[in-house]
Parts: sequence; C-alpha cells; structure tokens
Amino acid sequence: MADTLTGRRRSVLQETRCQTCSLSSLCLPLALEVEDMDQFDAIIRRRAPLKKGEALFRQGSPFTSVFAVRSGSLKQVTTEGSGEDQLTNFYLPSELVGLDGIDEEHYPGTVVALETTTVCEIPFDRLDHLSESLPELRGQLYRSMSKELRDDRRMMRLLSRKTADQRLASFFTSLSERFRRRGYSPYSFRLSMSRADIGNYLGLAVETVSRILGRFQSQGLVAVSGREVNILDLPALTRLAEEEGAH
Amino acid sequence: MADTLTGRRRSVLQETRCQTCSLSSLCLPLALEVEDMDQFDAIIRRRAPLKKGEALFRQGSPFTSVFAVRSGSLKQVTTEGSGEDQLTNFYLPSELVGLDGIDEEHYPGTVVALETTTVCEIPFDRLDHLSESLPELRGQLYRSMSKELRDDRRMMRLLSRKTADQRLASFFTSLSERFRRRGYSPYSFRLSMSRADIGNYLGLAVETVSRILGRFQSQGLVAVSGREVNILDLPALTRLAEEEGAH
DNA sequence: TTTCCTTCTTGATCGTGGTCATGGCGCCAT
DNA sequence: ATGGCGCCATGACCACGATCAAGAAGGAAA
Repeated sequence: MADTLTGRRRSVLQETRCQTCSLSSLCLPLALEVEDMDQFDAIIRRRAPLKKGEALFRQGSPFTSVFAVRSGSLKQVTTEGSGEDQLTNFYLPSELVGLDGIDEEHYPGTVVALETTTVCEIPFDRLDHLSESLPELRGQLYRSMSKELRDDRRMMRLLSRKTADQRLASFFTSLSERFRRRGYSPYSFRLSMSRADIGNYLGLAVETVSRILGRFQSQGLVAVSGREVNILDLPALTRLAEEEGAH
Repeated sequence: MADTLTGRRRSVLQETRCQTCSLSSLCLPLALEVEDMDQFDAIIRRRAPLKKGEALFRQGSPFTSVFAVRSGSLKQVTTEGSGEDQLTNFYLPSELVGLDGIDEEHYPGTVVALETTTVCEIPFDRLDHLSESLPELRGQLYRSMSKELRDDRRMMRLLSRKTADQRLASFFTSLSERFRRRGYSPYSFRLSMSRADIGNYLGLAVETVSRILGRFQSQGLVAVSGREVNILDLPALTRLAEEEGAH
C-alpha cells in the first residue's frame, strides 16, 4: 500500500519533469543544460488539471506565478469598467501565461480553460532568483516576453488594417502554424473556442464569423463542421491573410 | 585648450549621468541605489541628437541595444509584405525603445524621430549581464516589458471595440496623462505627430481624425489649432474614452 | 427519449467610417 | 513676394460589417 503510493507519487513527479516533457524543445527551459534543468524542475509546481470553463486565475488577483501550458488551451479575458469583455489571447501548449501581470503585481485578465487543461505553475520570485544564476533561462524569459510583444504588434496590425476575411484567414493560418510547430497536423484540427470567442478576439461580430466561415467553405478554402476544421488550400489562405487593407 | 576640452568632455558625460537626469524617477534605473547606478551609467552610450525624420534604427537591422528616450519623441513603424505601414507606437521621454527586438535578434520596425530627439543607448548584452548582479535592474526590465504588454492589450481593446470618437478621446487622455507624469501640463501641449500618424496609429483615416477633431472643438472638449492642443474638458474626454462599443 | 438552453447559421436593414475629390492653409526655399 | 508642396479640412457617396430577428442544430441533464 505504502509502496503503491510511493510509486504513484514518483510517477506523478515524473510526469512533471521537464526532461521527459514532450514540449521541452518549445518551452521556457529550452536553452538549459541537463543539470540546470533539474534546478528549474525543482521550482515548478504541479496543478490539478483544469476543467473546461474553470479559471486559472482571475483578473485583479495578486500576481504570484507564471504558468506554462502542458496540454489543452486557455483564453485570457479582460473586463474594463462599464465595457464588455475583451478576449486578448489564446494559449496553447508550451506557451507562457501571466507575463503581463509582473508589472502591477496583479493579473490584468481572467484566464479560463477552453477544455481540460494542465499547466505547470512557476512561482515568479523563484524564477527571477533562478534567472540570476542561469543566464540561459534569463535570456529565454526575455525572449518570451519580447516575442509576445511582437505578436501583439501583429495583432494590432490585424485589428487596424485587415478586413474580416483577412482576419479569419490570419486566424486559421496562425493556428495551423502553431499546431505544426507542436507536432500536430497543420491541416486538420479541432477549435477549442466558440465562434463568439473567435469574434471577440478578432474584433468581429459572431454573425460575421459564421458568414465568412460559410464563404470560405463554399470557396473551397476550408471544410468546417462545427468545431472541426480541415484546411484545404493553405497557400490561398496564407495569401489572403497577408494581403492588407480593402483596396 | 586641453583643459577646455577635458572640461567639455566632462560636462558631456555629466549630461548623460542618470543621477543628474531629470527622468531618473521614471526611467530604467529607477530602483537602483546610488552605487549601482554608477555601474549602469558606465554601460550607457551617448548618441548624437536625432533630427526630425531621422531613423534611430531601421526594420530588420540587427538588434544590439535598447534605447531610453531623453527628450523629444519617436514613432515606430512596421512595413509588412505588400501592405501599408503600420504605426505601432509613440515613444516619449523615459520610455524604452526596442524591447520587441530581443526575440528574433533584429528590430521588427523602423523607429523615427518626430522632432529633435536625444536617446541613451543601452547595449543589450551588457544590460543583460549587469542584470545578473543587480536584481533591482532585472526586476525593472521585467516590469518595463510587462507594462508594454499591458499597454498593448489596452490598444487591442481600443482597436477592436471603440468607436472613432472614443479612440481620439483615449488618445488625448493618454497623452495628457503621460505628459502629466513627466511634469508637463496635462492640459496644453503640442502634438509632435501628424494627423496621418494619429490616424495610422488609431486605425482611422486621416479625414476621420480631422472631422472628429473638428467635432470635439465644436463640443467644447478641446481647442485645437494646428498641432497645438488645449484640453478644455478632461473629465468629459475621459468619460468618452472609457465608454465602450457603440450602443 | 424529451426537454431546455446554448451555440451556430442565415436573412434583412442600417450606420459608421472609408474612399474619392476638392480647396484652403501654413511653411520653406528661392 | 511667389511659387511649390506637404498637411489639413470639408463635402458627397458608398461599402463593410454591426445589429436586429428568427430559426436550426448541437449537447447536457432529466
């Protein structure tokens, strides 16, 4: 009995070890040597999987940790004053959640699981302290934040210069690319988010999302059935996504 | 003669010292002790002032440094493929330029002076190395990036949910607040950017910017004459800026 | 199953803001 | 002064996508 428990505990720990994690080539410790990775492993905390709809943290709660997505997906939503919610990000496995909370010491948005999702919790004070002695880790942290800045700029361009069609096309090509990098099919995947989420994220009404999905389908660009997506003509989608403005 | 030169050189160095800089309470070394600030001082590099229209760096050139604005102002512009330019940011004194270049080791946009502008150059490798031994500096760097992430999210909300009026109102209240924090009048200032820049930044056509400025003027919210701005009713502007959607 | 409720689709109408076109104004160079 | 040229303002028109409205399809719980 005791043995079983120990065994089980060990296997749980095993699961959370970066060295055995399939995402290690994409995730924060990517640049670390084996011995350094052990140190990093020692500070991360396991969390019980989140069920669909559960919040990882809520807007305004004190910032303590950043999180790396292990499996599943999440969305970040911010509510401001009188206004409606704004969905500012989707997070996929290996991505870091919560970096925008460092500044004001609380999280600027609520992050919610879109499906059953597991994350690694990384207490920020310990991460910061460890980054003192591990330059590679520090560099990777800087790079992660810098990449997020860059992605944000891309999003601003999308929101201020692209038509609805181009936005949807960008959304699909970007998802496709992110799946590809993670070793999944870039052509066939399941959307974990609703049409409303997509619309909110892209600055479009739900109805517009639906209509354009229909149009894409009739143009032979994608085959969509509910949340199941098959990309039929990735080059055409990419072209569409990279055009700009209306003309 | 040699004495004069030495004196001059010393005074130039003096100018660039963080301890005597009026921005030190807002800028990167804000959290440093006096002795640590000397170390930081030692790595920053003086640059000749940029004239209006001159580029600090160009899109695609190798990332080497971040820059702190000392005086003047700049804009960041990215060009993508076939598309038009997108103005992603304006920079005022004490703000850090170039953080989004860390990731891919080149600058993702061209940064251009909007008027005569001086900056402090901070070579990133030396900054990173120094951040190893100065936790306060490291923390401030994390916070700067985190703040920029947060500002980007605010901008996304503006671009995807606000009407043209609300965007202009946000633009003015935000500028007003930034001037106030820097010790300038929050009610009366000069725009260093053109209407076209404002429109590009806010995702609006120049004509729309002009029209709404006219409307604001006739509503008694602001008095605008060319690039000279007087804010007459800041509370009303703030209310307008914080409303959301059309309704 | 049946029910209930959420999510998605499709249609009709309308409004904000983009586009095009023109004219005025400020600013600099000569 | 006198062009010349960006920059800015204003008017007329139009299109993209939001909004309103209704119904279909999917999913969870009894």
